Amino acid sequence: MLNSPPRRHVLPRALAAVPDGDLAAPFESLGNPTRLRIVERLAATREVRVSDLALQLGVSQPRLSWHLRLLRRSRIVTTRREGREVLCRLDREAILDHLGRFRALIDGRLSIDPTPSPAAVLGVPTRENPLPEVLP
Amino acid sequence: MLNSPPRRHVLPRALAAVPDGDLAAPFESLGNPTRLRIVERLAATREVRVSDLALQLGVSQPRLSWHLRLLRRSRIVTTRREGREVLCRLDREAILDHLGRFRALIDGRLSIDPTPSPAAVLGVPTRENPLPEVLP
DNA sequence: ATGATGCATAAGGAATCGTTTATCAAACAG
DNA sequence: CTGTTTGATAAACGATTCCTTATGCATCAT
Repeated sequence: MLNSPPRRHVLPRALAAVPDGDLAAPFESLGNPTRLRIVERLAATREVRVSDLALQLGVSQPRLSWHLRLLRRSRIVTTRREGREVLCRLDREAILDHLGRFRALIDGRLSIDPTPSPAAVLGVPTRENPLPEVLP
Repeated sequence: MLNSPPRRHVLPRALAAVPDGDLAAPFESLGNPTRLRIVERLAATREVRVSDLALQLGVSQPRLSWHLRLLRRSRIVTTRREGREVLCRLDREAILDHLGRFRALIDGRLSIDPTPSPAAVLGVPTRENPLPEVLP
């Protein structure tokens, strides 16, 4: 008699696994002012307790926890447990890796989408831009 | 007797002006898979017609127009009108500027938020992290 | 002028994000 | 063991995003 539970989504994209070379995920993380402030703070302090970070930024503890989860998933920060505290710091190595891949993309040296678009497959000529010339 | 019009928002943040040094805006732009594909495509083709871009990426024309607006606002792409067509290309100079400011932030050389947090103003000591030491 | 083309914008809905207020669970202190 | 502290998670809501369809508005061709 009971309705099936109103389970809304299968998975809130924020929790889905992040493919390794994905650039959208880290950029999306950095595209939020609060998370950018977190990064800024971490850039100035080798390692910070989560609760201290929350105080310093004026962010509620659950909210900071959420943001840290996103930043962890997209490899912007790392956290380690110390007793009942959690210390977090920037994952500078991973960040530089992201930036490097982005530079490659900007320079036309990297494809983020191996499968060509439907139109490209069809070979749509589109006047005089049939899939324009590649940069030298 | 009539209700005031249900005008929902004052301004859809996506349309608000972007402060010059803002980093969140360009990152937010790049944090979307479709827009990242646009950037990738533009990186390989000096200049592209909007309609060609839409075909190549399999994006509807109105949607591409919307994405291009965001990318323009956050200084990722530029567009110029040629007759009734619009050609767009990467704003590489601006992009490198964004990346440079981000590197500065990562290295602790840049503050995105001049006004200290409420807790910081109060001088909250927070155990042994009263506003931790700055990196050497 | 009339029609066709290229792009921008409005309108609308589903999904997601950002936040707050409860809990929950684990680690430590007494 | 009881209670406290620290952080993660759940629930719930408004605000935004992302997309489609429809419409507007120039520009070019006939």
